[in-house]
Amino acid sequence: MDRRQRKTREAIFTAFTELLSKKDFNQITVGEIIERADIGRATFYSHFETKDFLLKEFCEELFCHIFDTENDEGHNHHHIFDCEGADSVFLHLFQHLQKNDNNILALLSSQNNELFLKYFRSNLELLIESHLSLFDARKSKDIPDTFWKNHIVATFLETLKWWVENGLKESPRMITEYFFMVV
Amino acid sequence: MDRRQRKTREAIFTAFTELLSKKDFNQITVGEIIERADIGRATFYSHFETKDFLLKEFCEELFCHIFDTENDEGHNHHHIFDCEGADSVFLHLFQHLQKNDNNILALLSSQNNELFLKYFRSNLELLIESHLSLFDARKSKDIPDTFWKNHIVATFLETLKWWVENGLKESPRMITEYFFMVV
DNA sequence: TCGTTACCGAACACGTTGTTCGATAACATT
DNA sequence: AATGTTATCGAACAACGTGTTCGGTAACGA
Repeated sequence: MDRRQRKTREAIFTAFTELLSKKDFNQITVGEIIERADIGRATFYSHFETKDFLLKEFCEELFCHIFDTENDEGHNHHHIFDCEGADSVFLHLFQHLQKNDNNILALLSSQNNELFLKYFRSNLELLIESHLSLFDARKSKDIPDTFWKNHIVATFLETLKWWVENGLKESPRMITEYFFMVV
Repeated sequence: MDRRQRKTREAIFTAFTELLSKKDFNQITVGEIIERADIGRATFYSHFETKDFLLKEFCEELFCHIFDTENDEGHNHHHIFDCEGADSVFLHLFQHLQKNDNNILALLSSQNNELFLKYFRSNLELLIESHLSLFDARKSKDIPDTFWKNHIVATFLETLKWWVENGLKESPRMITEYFFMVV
């Protein structure tokens, strides 16, 4: 990829992230993005068909990083799929989110949008599906499977939102415990 | 209130409800509303400052009806605040929602908006706050109160959304049981 | 009957979106 | 270093949505 392209794309993503942490997606204008990214209008539209496609690609890049299923051997940090204990998957996820490399926490705040949460949720669903057995002990036989899965996903998201909105005061380990206590 | 005013207001609300069941709030235009309501543009803006204020008043009217705390003596239907059993409050709420007098269920569907859910949630919070003791038995001492309350509210909403999205196949009583099983 | 008030409808200014096009400069290749 | 390619710029553009204004008309209530 051309260096110019990379720079432009990066500038757009950066500007977009900054704006997203201040405003709702719907009230961010293309004009603001290009002004902050310091690029031409036509350039923006040569990169992204519409503002919605920007969000789409933005989310894909973000969640691809967080929920990456590839093994990145050579690194010594714990990958979220290294299983050491019953709850290590979620503990690692909370730890990873706490570092907030990608400003994902700002995007979770209440004034931010639905579509972002939708992407988050669908990625989370995949992760939880492959670890459903962790919760078998708590599941009553009478509860439909889809209801149960939905409940776990929703509870994780709500736990995370609560954590963020309350200033990340608890440790990842503590939050993981809260999560497992209520689910 | 002038009969003309009432008719106009009603026409706007009706048109708005119909549109909301088809599209996201953000992609409904004032033009569509006034066309469907068959009123003049200036008339719309004499009733509602902006489209957002329309949503605001719309939600207030809706939730005021559903979460009405007044006793309407003389009626023989069960009010949601008549307490007969531990879970009757929520059972009545599910029953009331199932009747769908106000098209509230269509508005809950995924393509509908955030702001609507926000209003729903804040009304639900008030209701649940006054019935928090119902859940005392399930609450671990170590869980912060705000976390616990948030979890119950969120679980109720997710239960309701799951119910709607799966076609209301279960009875209100069954859904109430699911709700109490997971919370 | 009479004064008030809501409605109409057409026009208006304004902001946002997404497109177009020719000129310029950065890029990769040889 | 020379060449052809490609991204960017910037300015203008049409299309659309928003919210306002205003004079004329008709429904309302007393």
